[in-house]
Amino acid sequence: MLSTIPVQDTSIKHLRQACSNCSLRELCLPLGLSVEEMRHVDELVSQGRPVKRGDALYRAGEPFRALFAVKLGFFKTSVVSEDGREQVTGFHMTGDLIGLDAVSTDLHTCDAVALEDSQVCELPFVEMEELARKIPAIQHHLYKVMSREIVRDHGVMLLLGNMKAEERIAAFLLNLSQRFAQRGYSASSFHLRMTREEIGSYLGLKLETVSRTLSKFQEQGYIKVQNRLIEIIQIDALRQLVSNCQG
Amino acid sequence: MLSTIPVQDTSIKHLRQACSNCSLRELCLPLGLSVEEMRHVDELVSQGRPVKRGDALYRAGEPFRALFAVKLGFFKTSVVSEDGREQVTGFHMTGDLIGLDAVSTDLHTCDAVALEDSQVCELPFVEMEELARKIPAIQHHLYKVMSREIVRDHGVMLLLGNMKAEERIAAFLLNLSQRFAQRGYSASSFHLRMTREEIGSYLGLKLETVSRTLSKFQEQGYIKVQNRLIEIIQIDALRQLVSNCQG
DNA sequence: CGCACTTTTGAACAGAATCAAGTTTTGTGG
DNA sequence: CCACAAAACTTGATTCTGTTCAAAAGTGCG
Repeated sequence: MLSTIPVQDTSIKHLRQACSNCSLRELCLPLGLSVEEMRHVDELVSQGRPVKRGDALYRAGEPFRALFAVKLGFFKTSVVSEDGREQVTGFHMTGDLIGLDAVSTDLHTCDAVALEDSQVCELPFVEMEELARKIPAIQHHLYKVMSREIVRDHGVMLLLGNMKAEERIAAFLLNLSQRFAQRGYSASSFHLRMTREEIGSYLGLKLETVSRTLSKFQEQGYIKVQNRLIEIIQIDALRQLVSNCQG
Repeated sequence: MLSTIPVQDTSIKHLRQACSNCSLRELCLPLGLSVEEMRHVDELVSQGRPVKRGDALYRAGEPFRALFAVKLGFFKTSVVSEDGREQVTGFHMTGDLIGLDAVSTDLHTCDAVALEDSQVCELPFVEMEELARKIPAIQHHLYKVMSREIVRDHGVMLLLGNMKAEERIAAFLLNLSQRFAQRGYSASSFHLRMTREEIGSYLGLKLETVSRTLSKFQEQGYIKVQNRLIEIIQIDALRQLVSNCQG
């Protein structure tokens, strides 16, 4: 069965909190590698690289060389049509792996932009593949991560294809809440890193609709909104909204 | 940049026509493998397996053992919510690889149902991974195929998030047309294997809207519709509809 | 050949988009 | 640290697209 909330989890499963080292290490920890294998891993990992808020980590059309693990911070990925309209395809936080779409053509197919000052870890893909051949667990893990991204996308398709505005926003808030909680932050109180417009783009809604719906949730006492600070008051009310749609 | 039409191409790139052998062979042909390597491949491939129209190849929740290559026929994949609503996540024809989503959890996350009498080739995933370790080109190809699925899903997200009904239908017809053409069939005249409702589910529209829009296209002379037989008369008119949206 | 499923078409309705204005917040430079 | 401009957000009124409800006609499978 499909989980109720589209799980945005290209993240490392057991990651419980922001990691200060590059996340490939953490990515490999649950795999139970030998000391020597871990050395291989460490060799691959380049130094963490800072990305300023508003800067692009990569843009569509650029040649693909590496995947990126978000070490710290927050990114959006989006495809932009020539007439300037943007479809946000995902929001990515600590531990998430981005750039998977670029493997298909050796070109990036979307933009990745930092929504706050961030740090990423560069994972050269050619070397990743080499490593994957040496260490089956890594090969398998990479397949899994990509598959998880596909599952997540299917969840978004369900959301975009079947849900009403309120249901979408509720699902979105629950998803964020869950992901923050997984990383050791509060599940009930968090800061939105993105604008209403970006939320709308992700959810297939206009920014006015996003704003109105958040206001409505606040009126109904489901949440408290203060700018980009969200406090979830009645998480069950949100859950019910979503499950009314998807069962 | 993103291609105008969401490319549904988990297919084998150079496949030009329906293949009578299992498609893993074809999948490997462009990779320039040695005779011995090809023997490995052939060992992996099980006999083609027939799937009757209406039958499920697999269902969500079932344990995952193998990917499937569509040898012949036509499938839909969909996630079904508990209240019975269906979101079609893709339509799959000869040469497409399905089941990639299941790698993430070792459980299938969607249903795959044959829309006409079909044949598939079973590709046990564990053995695929083994083979991938021996033959780097296969490892890489598998990553590519999964990545391509992600790109395709992003295209669908763009469609669901940004396009109006007419644009969606136009994009859908163009996509089918292109994929039939790639397989050596007519690009301008083809048979829809799916109901209006299934089209609608895929495109985030109700079946009535699908029907109305097709009728409208016919009135305008863009296409001819006779039940499930589609003839594209003015392909440029459809292209313009789509590009008006996406640039 | 008949029954169930699919499709078409119409009319009324609902939800979200659009248009518009005003307010708040944020970031920047003096 | 303040002032100002730009960006982001809220809220209302109106419009429009697509849904819903309904009924009839067509198709095809057993």
